[in-house]
Amino acid sequence: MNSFNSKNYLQQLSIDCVIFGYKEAELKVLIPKILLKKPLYSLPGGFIYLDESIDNAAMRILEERTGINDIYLEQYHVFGKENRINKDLLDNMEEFSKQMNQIELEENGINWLSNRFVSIGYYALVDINKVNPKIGKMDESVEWYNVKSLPQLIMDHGEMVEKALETLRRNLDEKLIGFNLLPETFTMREVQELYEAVYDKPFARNNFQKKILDLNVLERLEKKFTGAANKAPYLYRFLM
Amino acid sequence: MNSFNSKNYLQQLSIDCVIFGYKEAELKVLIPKILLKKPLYSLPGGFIYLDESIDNAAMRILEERTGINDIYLEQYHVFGKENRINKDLLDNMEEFSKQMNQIELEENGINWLSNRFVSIGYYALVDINKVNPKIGKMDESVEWYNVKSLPQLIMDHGEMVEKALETLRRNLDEKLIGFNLLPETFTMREVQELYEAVYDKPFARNNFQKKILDLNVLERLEKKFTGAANKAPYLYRFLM
DNA sequence: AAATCAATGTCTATTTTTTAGACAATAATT
DNA sequence: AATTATTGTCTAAAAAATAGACATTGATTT
Repeated sequence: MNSFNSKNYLQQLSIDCVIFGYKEAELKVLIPKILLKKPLYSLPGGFIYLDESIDNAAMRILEERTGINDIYLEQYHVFGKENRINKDLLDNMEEFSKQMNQIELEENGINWLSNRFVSIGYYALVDINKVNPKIGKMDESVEWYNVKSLPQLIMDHGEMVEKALETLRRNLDEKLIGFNLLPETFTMREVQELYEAVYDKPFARNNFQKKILDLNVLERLEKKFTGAANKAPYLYRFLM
Repeated sequence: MNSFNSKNYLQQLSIDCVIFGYKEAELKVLIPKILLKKPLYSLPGGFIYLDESIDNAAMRILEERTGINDIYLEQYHVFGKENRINKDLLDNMEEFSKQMNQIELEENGINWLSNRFVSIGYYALVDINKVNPKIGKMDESVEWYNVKSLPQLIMDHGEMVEKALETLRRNLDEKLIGFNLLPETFTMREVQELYEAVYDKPFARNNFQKKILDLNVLERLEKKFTGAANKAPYLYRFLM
């Protein structure tokens, strides 16, 4: 039995996750789609148990909604405008209600969802190849979207992504978190393309390589023979 | 009538403020003292009305508890450990209850206060000379303490101050917020002493002056004749 | 009134870091 | 063997940060 009861949660406080991935030189965000007549795109989010830390709640929610676990996850901002209400859901409450009853949503839970919520934003970085997002209970699908061309998101979720991207940019250098987006081994060019995707601007190859190597966090491995008509690049591994 | 009713607020969500001031070359924090047998030192905090933005709540709470308004105030971290309960208050609940009834605290309000709370931390910078902290309803006094020698604070409020100081240090340069701590006009030495108090380390006078002036946010005014046996320094005013 | 003192304002030299330019090395193709 | 497209690395130039030096100045002392 999987009954949802709002009484188990802290009231009117939620968590939403912005999950960044990287593939084909593009920075992506993972967006579940809620199946309704008019489909809703909403960040993976959820609620906090009465006796659960918010960091734990964020990890659990992410796991429940997408199957992703054991990754870099950080609180970055609280969104708490006075009228922060899920209007898109309210407009489709009847249909959503039917939908949800299949997963044992109680009557008062429905009403509860149309309350005003303060939401804590977390952001996460994952290697898309290492992760196989599953479809959450109330979702039709989960998809990676280029951060530059997201679908219309509900409520202030667009703003939440924007602010998460700002935070990512501020922290990429300082905290060396970027390597979370890459596979186990990678070439220097791939690191550079990642940085260029995040900052949406080009870097000079020679100086970029020097800067990254001077961090002393990469181990140089064997060369990677791509079959291309040029010198083979080294592979690297992140050491932390 | 000033009746406190927990039903008016978002449940189990609070706001606490770390208010930095600067005086006599020391970085200070404003700490109210709650009058009980064993006095409790607690950051000025409070709760969020059901239809009030969190930023507004922070400003209102600060005003109610200390009389301070119209200042730089910024959200910096959420504190949400699973067992975040005001034990110090619980231990003195009987005495506190009596105390509070004088200001019309309802019965269920008392119990409510001993719940687990998630707290949003805000920090603020004020010119101590411009501000005259009043004593809040439930406080015995409010005092400025050197950030390096605070009294024992309740719960995780010590940690909250620490994290606020980290944030202040990260933002001082970038956001030019330091001048909020100084009076209308000030000398370059005063700016330097402020920076030294915040970072707890010395700066080279010649280069510090160059760096600050190169920001192009200061207007140079007349000289300040102190009566000391040396060249009189210029006064400056912050332009933003 | 001249010498002294303590702190200020500013300049220059030095060092370090960042940025730009250049070129040899190399793996596959022609 | 020559060509091609990248890669790895070196050096020069520019910019920024740091350190050292000194003349200025307002009051005090002699």
